[in-house]
Amino acid sequence: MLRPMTISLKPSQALSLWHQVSLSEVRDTAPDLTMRQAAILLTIYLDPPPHTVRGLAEHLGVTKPVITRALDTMGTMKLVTRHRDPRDRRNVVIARTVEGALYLERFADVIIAKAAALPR
Amino acid sequence: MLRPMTISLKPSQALSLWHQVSLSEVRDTAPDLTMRQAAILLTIYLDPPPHTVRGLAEHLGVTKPVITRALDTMGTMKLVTRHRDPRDRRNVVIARTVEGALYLERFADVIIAKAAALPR
DNA sequence: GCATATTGAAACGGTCCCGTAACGTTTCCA
DNA sequence: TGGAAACGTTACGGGACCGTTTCAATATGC
Repeated sequence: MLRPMTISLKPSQALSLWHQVSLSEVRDTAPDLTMRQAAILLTIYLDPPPHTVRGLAEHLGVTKPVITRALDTMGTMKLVTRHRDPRDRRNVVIARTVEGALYLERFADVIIAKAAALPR
Repeated sequence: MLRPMTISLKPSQALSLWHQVSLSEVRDTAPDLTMRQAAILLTIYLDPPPHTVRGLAEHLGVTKPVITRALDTMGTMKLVTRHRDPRDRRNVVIARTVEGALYLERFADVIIAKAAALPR
């Protein structure tokens, strides 16, 4: 049964969804990400590669050190990895990890569950 | 035309929605909230009052100073106000503001727009 | 009345993130 | 070949948040 419909939310549903997902993350003892880190991580996993520090900085509208530091933190969490680009050794290409994919998979499950439980 | 259906998202849609909304907030020059602050603000505006520091702390599973500090910050942003409870002057009741309502209204609009633009 | 409990806030030390500026490395090009 | 440009990182000072502990004010109960 296909439902080729755009997803339309009422304001109360939109806020409730964000509320429930945020609560899940806050209550969770898991290490949580800042809004910027989340945006960076999602860009890396959802937008087509390759990803560079400069490209991410432009895409998010932030400075390069912000990206470098976020990658430091998320690298420690094993959510992303970095390698020098052999073709242009000035560049650093950011790659996904298994742990990062699992992290986002679990996160998507939370969003889906909360969306399904939303009052009509 | 009514659509009394539960909202069902595919994993890619769930992550894409969070991605797009996060990007909007990051790119915005507006002051953004931490995940905890957002959870507190949404609880205040979506759950029935009255709200106290202790109640919010229990609800989110964090310590009271976390709530006090978040209220300090969001109070400076005029998103919430605090008053002593005249019936029990140990309590502080947290109240909504016009600015806070507008902030969340605008936030809901972003979520709704991104949800509507989601690929099927 | 007085000790105890409760509430929210303040103090303290530590950690992380921020923006700006400077830096080392690598590439480009005149 | 040598200077300029591009890339990512590091350094620096400042600010925000954290958890724990302590505190002042208020309420409760013997």
